[in-house]
Amino acid sequence: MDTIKLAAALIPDGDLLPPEEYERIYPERERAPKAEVTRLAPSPTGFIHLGNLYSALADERSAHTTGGVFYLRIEDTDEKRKVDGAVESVIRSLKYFGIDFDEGAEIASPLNVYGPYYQRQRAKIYRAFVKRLIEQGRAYPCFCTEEQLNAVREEQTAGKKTTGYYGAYAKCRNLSETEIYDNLKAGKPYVIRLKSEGSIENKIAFRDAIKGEVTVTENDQDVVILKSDGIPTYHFAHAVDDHFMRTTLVIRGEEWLSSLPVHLELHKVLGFKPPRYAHTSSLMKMDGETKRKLSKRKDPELSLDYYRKAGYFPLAVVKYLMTLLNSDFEEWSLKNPDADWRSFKFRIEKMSRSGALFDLDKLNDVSKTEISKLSARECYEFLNGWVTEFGTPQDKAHFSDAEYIIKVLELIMGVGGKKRRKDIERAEQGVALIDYFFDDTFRPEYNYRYGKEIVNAVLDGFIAAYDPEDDNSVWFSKVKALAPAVGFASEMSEYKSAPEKFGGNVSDIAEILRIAVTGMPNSPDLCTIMRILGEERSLARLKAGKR
RNA sequence: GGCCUUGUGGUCAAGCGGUUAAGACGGAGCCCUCUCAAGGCUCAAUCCCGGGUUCGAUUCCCGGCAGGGUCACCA
Repeated sequence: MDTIKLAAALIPDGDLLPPEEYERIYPERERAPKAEVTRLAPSPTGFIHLGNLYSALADERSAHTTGGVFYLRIEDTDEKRKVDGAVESVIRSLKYFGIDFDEGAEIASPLNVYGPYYQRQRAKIYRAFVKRLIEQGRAYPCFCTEEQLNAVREEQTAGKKTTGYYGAYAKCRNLSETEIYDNLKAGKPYVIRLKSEGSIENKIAFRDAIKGEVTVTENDQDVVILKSDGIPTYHFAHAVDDHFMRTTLVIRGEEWLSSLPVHLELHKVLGFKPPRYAHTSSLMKMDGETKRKLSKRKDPELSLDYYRKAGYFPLAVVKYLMTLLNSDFEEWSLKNPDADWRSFKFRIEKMSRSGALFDLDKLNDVSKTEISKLSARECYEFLNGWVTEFGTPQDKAHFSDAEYIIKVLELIMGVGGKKRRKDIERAEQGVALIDYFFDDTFRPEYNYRYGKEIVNAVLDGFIAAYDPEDDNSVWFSKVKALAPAVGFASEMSEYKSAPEKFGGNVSDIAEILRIAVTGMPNSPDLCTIMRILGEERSLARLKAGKR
């Protein structure tokens, strides 16, 4: 068989460079020995989910803690997956969570010498290598139709054989020269397959950066490397691109582990040294009794938009993910509460081998802790950002008065102060939390635990004594003074020593006032709340609270 | 089903042959306190099972069992 002639017939492109040329065009990067070159390589659907962010974080940290490079490559070999504006959307989504690329598609950078970063634009490179493989007799055309392939698979399944295109099932592998040219002349569509030399009898010991020693079975499948549209498959593009973009560490989901043998063989046949691989376990969730991988279709919490809409603090999502990535991150954070999270020493090797269940409780805790560290103005900015995008018209109106909101945050939530409350987990809930500071969203339910007489007596008594100038202690002494008239204890100690003698105590008096003023039995410091509301509104609410 | 992979409290997990088996979230309780939140303190709760190897296994080996992944001209 004249493979040179065959290659020219199959890949007739007249403008291909000799493959060796690419070694010169894309030379080894100049980098420190330990510096890692990593990449995020999404398909251009534009849908970036939590799993992508998790993985991107591992990539970004691996590169940037070692002084390396993190770049963006777009795997657009499947036309069907393309969505307009997707690349910008990927970059924007990651930027929202503080992740920036050094190089790559749509990234303005002097480093962009390893591009193009869209696989479709790299067709010539792939085709040059496919052509060389055909010349070397390591790849061949396959004219099998989808129907034929399906029939073979069914036969294999029925006979309990391994499915796929290999060994005796690789029909087109042994096509004669005349058969090939006849098919070509007939205009039959074809793909190019790798002529695998592997055997499933052979095991390969492989070192994964996360999983450690892994044994995989050698590939014996004649996988498709060039699709009938002349575009390579993922497997082939990965080998070529990660080699010529000089990637040192490929971090990807563990669903790729099973195709590792293919990638290893491809590197070998192309004469490339494979990069280091790190296969991450996927994020799981509970589904009834069992765990399962988070799914795009079923789980809204996989979508990054979910966190934006709910108003999670982006840094909190990142920090939570960091704790899943390197579990000692949490301990480090506790010891260094004010340190920039980026100064933590992330290492890919510390990643867990098993898949973590995504824990919203934990995320909520991280989020409220992060938000509590904000200054009142920063907190306002954050909440306002959410309100602008997702808030109701009322929220927007409230937030137009920045000074009032900041005052509320400072005094009530203790934001930015020494006594930090941790009331706000998410912007959505934080915004709702201050609804009672505005008359149009103040919707009291008046669920008093005492009867009309007591409630009215307390309220009237306080109205008579109320002075907006009172400081905290005077205010409280007035609350205490209300107790005896309704048969309540004004001192807690008094009450505790003989609860049966009283109808209630000071805290119950305060509760009645609190329900009238805030509409809720629980709230931050009531005296401060009344001061913020002002005399007029406070009095109006006290009066309206009467039964 | 074949192949690969994982298995420490409810969850995330430290642990690398000898430990009272860390820590965090969540839960329970106490303290503080005008309630709530926060904070402080305390408690409950874990090595999947069975065989080996060993003076000694959560740690090493084998076998089960259970979970996960994958078997495309998708990535």
